[in-house]
Amino acid sequence: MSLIPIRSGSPPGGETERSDAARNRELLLRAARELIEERGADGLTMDRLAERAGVGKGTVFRRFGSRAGLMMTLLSDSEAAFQGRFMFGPPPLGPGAPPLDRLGAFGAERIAYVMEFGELARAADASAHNRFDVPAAVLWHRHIEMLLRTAGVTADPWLMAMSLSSTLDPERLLHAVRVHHVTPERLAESWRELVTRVVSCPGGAAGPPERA
Amino acid sequence: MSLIPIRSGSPPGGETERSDAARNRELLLRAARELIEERGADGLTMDRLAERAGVGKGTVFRRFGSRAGLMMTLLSDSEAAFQGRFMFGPPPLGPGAPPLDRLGAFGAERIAYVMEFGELARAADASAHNRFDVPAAVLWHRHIEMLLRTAGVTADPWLMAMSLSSTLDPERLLHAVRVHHVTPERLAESWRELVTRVVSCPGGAAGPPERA
DNA sequence: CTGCTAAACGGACTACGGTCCGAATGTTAT
DNA sequence: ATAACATTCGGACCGTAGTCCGTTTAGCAG
Repeated sequence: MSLIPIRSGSPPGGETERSDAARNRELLLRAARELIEERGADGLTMDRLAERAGVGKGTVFRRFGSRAGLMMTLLSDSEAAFQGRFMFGPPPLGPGAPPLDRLGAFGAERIAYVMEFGELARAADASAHNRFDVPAAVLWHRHIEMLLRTAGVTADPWLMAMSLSSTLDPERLLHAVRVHHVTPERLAESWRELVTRVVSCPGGAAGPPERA
Repeated sequence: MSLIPIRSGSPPGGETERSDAARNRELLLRAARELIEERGADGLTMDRLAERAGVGKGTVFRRFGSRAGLMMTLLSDSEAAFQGRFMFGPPPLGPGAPPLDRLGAFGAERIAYVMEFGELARAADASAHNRFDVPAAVLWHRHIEMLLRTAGVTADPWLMAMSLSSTLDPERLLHAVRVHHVTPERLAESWRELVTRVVSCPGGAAGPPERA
């Protein structure tokens, strides 16, 4: 059930882990959760984290690579659960339901996820030039693309999936909710509207469908 | 033809400008363009800029507020031109053409714009928690929303416009082109496909259309 | 020309993410 | 137990965006 590791702090990955490394990893994760609880995700700095955990700053970066990596590690449990649900869970999110229903459910779940872990998700994205190439993002993209193809969308499903993914970007969703007071329900409804139109419509402007 | 100022370095805005301020503004803009020419947008740091222009760092931030503000100022000419074209220019981008055609043209133009000024546009967005509230972004959003309404889209045009805007996000577009080697033409084609489906389709899942 | 004042200046300072490398430590073979 | 070695540790160090405040100066009145 582990699936694609979002950003392994290398717990039991690959080879064995030295005992001090394991101890520090636990120390760091615990300190990170404490700090986030106390001051929010934005209040977590790598210096503070190192100090709180009682380790050197280098150790923090050795473990997690970057601040975004740390955030991903903190999210990995819930992220893995989410992945499990949309890949192997019960319909309509999981397999068994029509693709359109699965797409709708996917967006709704993702929106709920962002509402719950939004700060972390945003911090995990932040400043990475490769935020679209992170394993989890690639997986979502492929999932959406697969559903589009299954639903019979033939017009560049890869780019269409990119467009749909962009709609679910944490930063944008949070902005809509926090600044413009859009309810998550309204977001989900709009998402369903969007995917319905994308899936159920024959492309009008389609010239030569295949190019490269 | 000045339209909404993207991020005024306060050239002749409001009151008069002291002569040394005007001189330094010119110095800074010139130095900024030089540096970008030499080392790219990412190679422009505020320290280097200050040094190159021969002014203090404080002066740079006094003028432009932030790095993103500086980038917006650098873009303001071409941005204003773009705005002029889609608001008052000839069809199909400007008024006179059917909304769907205008939407398609809008995306295509925007994509071309990002291909040309992408680095700057990305830098202008970067790290602003309010990047969606910047005047230019608000204007694009309103424009798309207006076109959707004109085209008869009744299902939450505000959010639908947000989704469509997100597709045109510079960071995403550049990523697709640079990492995945998607051609701008393919991006434009996919955009047309998307807006066609959004506009031409009756909503399927629509329950009660109005809520809040 | 002189003096006054509000505005602009400038660069030291802070906070932060990230890097580096000599020192310390656990693991394993003997 | 000991020695050898790879791994990890730790914190000084760097580059960057952004702030602060004492100093300078443009513009103007007399």
